[in-house]
This record gives sequence, structure tokens and C-alpha cells, in this order.
Amino acid sequence: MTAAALGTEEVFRAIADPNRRRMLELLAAGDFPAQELAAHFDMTFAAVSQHLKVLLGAGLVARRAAGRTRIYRLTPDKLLAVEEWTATYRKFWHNRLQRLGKYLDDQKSSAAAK
Amino acid sequence: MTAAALGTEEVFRAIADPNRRRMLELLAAGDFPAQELAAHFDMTFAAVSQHLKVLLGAGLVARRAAGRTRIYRLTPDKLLAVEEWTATYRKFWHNRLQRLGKYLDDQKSSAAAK
DNA sequence: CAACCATTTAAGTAATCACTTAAATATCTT
DNA sequence: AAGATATTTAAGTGATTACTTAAATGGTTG
Repeated sequence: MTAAALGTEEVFRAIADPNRRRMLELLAAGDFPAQELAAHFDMTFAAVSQHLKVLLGAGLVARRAAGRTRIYRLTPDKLLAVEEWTATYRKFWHNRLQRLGKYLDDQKSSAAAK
Repeated sequence: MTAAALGTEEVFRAIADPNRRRMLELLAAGDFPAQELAAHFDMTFAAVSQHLKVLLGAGLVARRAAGRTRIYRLTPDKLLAVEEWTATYRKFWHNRLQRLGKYLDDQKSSAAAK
């Protein structure tokens, strides 16, 4: 188990919600104040704040204060745990992706040595 | 959006539960009758059956009848959608995996041409 | 300082979830 | 056919979820 795999439970739960996945997608384009993020969703500001709290708890975003606004930033390292979990099943995607998955596995195990 | 991305919602929901993830892990080792799967979990047989129903609904497992037993088989193609979603964030895992992620993206877009 | 602005937290609600026990369905064995 | 076995489905329960409105916190500006 890698360091990224700790707290995996909260990560899988956090990304189970489509609104939260969308928030991460938005943050992939750059940091955003809560307000600006909230503008993209059809729910109250409070609800968005609660979703962001879940993402914070999962360690997928970080928050910094800028005056009275809070700026959120993507910190997606823990998504590596998800990637690693799905990797187990890559060998079952029999088709053109099969060799590719094998390549990725090989690289992962030898990457530290580089 | 790829074919595997349809029904993504149910896939993310299905894998949010640790017991269901464990069921998929067990099925990665080979097909199993419901009963044999259930032996690995500290819950009633009925509960396991319900979890399997969720996995079926997400398209992550298939079921075949063998007499009165039902044999479950892993059909993880839809997990590709999860893999693809996490791929968006690979470029943020700044370190030794960065070049690797790029490689994977490149291969994916050119694989069809091979 | 007073009013305002950005955000979080509290409290409440309806829907969903994971589970249980019990009943239903279907197959196998004698 | 009767009873045992394998599984699913129904019905119910307590916990959690995603949301709402309202109150609380804290920085900013006149």
C-alpha cells in the first residue's frame, strides 16, 4: 500500500458525487474562490461550501484565505489511489489497451530507480 | 465521450462502497458462485446479493446460471471510464509519474490507428 | 463603529443507503 | 411429490446524504 492509498475510503466517496467531480474538473483549470466555483452550480452557496468541505476532508483540494474570500486549489495526489485501484483491472480490458496497461505497470515498478 | 463513459454515474457509485470494491477484487481472481463470494463477508447472504445487484446494474459484473447457483464474472470495461476521468489529473502528479501519464495519453489517442 | 460581504456552520428535512429478517422463486435430490 | 439448497426479492429500520434556510464568524469599507 502506498502513501497515497491512505484515506482511500474518503476519496472514493468524495468522487462518487457528480457535483464534486465537476468541482474538481473546474479546479483543474486553475484556482478559484468559492463564490466563483458556486456560480457553476444550481444549488445554494452553502451547499457548495459543504461539498468543498467533503473534498477538503478527502484531501483532494486545499484552501487558502485571501482577505474574506477562500481560494480553492486542486491537490489531486490522492486520486493516484483510485488510479492504482483501477490498474488491477487493466489486464481485463482485452483489446488495444492491454499492452499499454502492462507498460504502465512495468514503469510504475521501475520508476523509483530512475 | 467514449462508449465506456455511458452510465458512469452508476459506476462511480458502485465502487464507492468498500465491500463492493472487495467483491470486484475477489472476482478479478476468477469467477465465483454467489455463495462462495458471500463467505468472504461479514454480512448476510441477502446483503451480498443486493451488493451484487448494484454491481450488475453498473455493468461491472455479469451473472450466469449453473443449476441453482449463480456464477458471477468480472466485466470491468466500464472501469475504463474511471481511469479516463482520473487521467485528467495525472498531469498534476508532478514527479516521476508525469512523463508516464503523458505517454499513456499519447498512446490512447493513437492506439486506434495501429 | 456600523453596515456589508464572503464564507462556514447549525438545524432541519426528504431521499437514499446498507443492512436485517422473512417470504418467494427456482433447482436439485431422494 | 417432499424436502433441501441456492438465490433473489420484499419489507422494514437506523444511518448517512444532499440539500434547504437561518444564524454565526470574520474580514472590509464607508
